[in-house]
Amino acid sequence: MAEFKITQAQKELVEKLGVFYEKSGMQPAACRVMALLIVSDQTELTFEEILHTLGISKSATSGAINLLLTANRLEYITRPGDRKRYFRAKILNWKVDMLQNMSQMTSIGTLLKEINKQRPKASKEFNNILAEMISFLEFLNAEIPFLLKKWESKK
Amino acid sequence: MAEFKITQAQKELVEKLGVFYEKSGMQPAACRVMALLIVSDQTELTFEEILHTLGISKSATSGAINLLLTANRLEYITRPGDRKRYFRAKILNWKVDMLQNMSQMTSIGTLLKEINKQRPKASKEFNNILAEMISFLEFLNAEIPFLLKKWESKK
DNA sequence: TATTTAGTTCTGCAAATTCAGAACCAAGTA
DNA sequence: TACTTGGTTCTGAATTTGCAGAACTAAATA
Repeated sequence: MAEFKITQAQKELVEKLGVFYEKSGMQPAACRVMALLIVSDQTELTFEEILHTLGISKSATSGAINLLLTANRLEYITRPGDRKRYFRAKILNWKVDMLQNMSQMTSIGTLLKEINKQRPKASKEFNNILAEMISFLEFLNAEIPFLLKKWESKK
Repeated sequence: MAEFKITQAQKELVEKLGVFYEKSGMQPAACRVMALLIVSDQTELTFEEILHTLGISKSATSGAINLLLTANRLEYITRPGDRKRYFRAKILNWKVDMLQNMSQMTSIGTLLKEINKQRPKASKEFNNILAEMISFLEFLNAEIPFLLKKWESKK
């Protein structure tokens, strides 16, 4: 067993980042795994290293890893003549993630439209606000690609 | 008891929007209350109307309403000589909400910076990606006000 | 063939969440 | 003073979640 260790300071960062991820509704163990792979000096860790460093059970580790793999937050590489998988955070496509994240935020737009359609003409002020929100969400959605471009060119 | 009712279609919209709100981690009952106040023809509903329309208990209604009040998602008005409170969704400041929402998203930037500081110089590629994310989040945060302005002027 | 490795799957418990029901309370009304 | 109204607060029960532990498996190795 390779003796992989992280410092106290790193442990604290794992917890902090873990809690941040928890806000998105993911289960604690999976959040710790994600956080560990970001904070750790080594960017590629094995099942055993994750399990030992976080002090969680095999089943929890297995569950967390598979959750993250299907959520496309993790990937792994293998090495010739080595049965272990080396997991790493899939942050290379953070741009895609962020765009998805934002368009997910704007996904309420569709629902709001549906709601606005059935609202009575009477409640004008309220309807107008809804319409404004929808309009802004649409605008935002359209604007995101340009934002990315603008940032790229500014670097 | 005023006989306030919503249609089947509206009930379905309340559920849909309710589920959407649930994704943000709020408890189901509170999400239904929010959704009802958006979908309903009447924009101001009493405790009793909410309770009856959603078919939930007094305690659940009380809990949900107070949760939403402290979360600043709801407000209420009163009428002279009427002890009832009339609750309504606080969507008027959706712009503020959305900005908060976005800056909350960018709040991970601070944490990422902290993490990047402690990362070893060795893992260069990984560190560069982190640095890029941080840079983009900062850019985004700075850009949001301009986005709002741009949208306002386009209307 | 037995053993090790790298996990997966199943069972079940412990904790947390969520809500209903009932008791309660304070202000206004009869 | 008793009753009604518009809630709040306090159990407790039903789910749901999250994970440990143990048994299991498939591939590689001895």
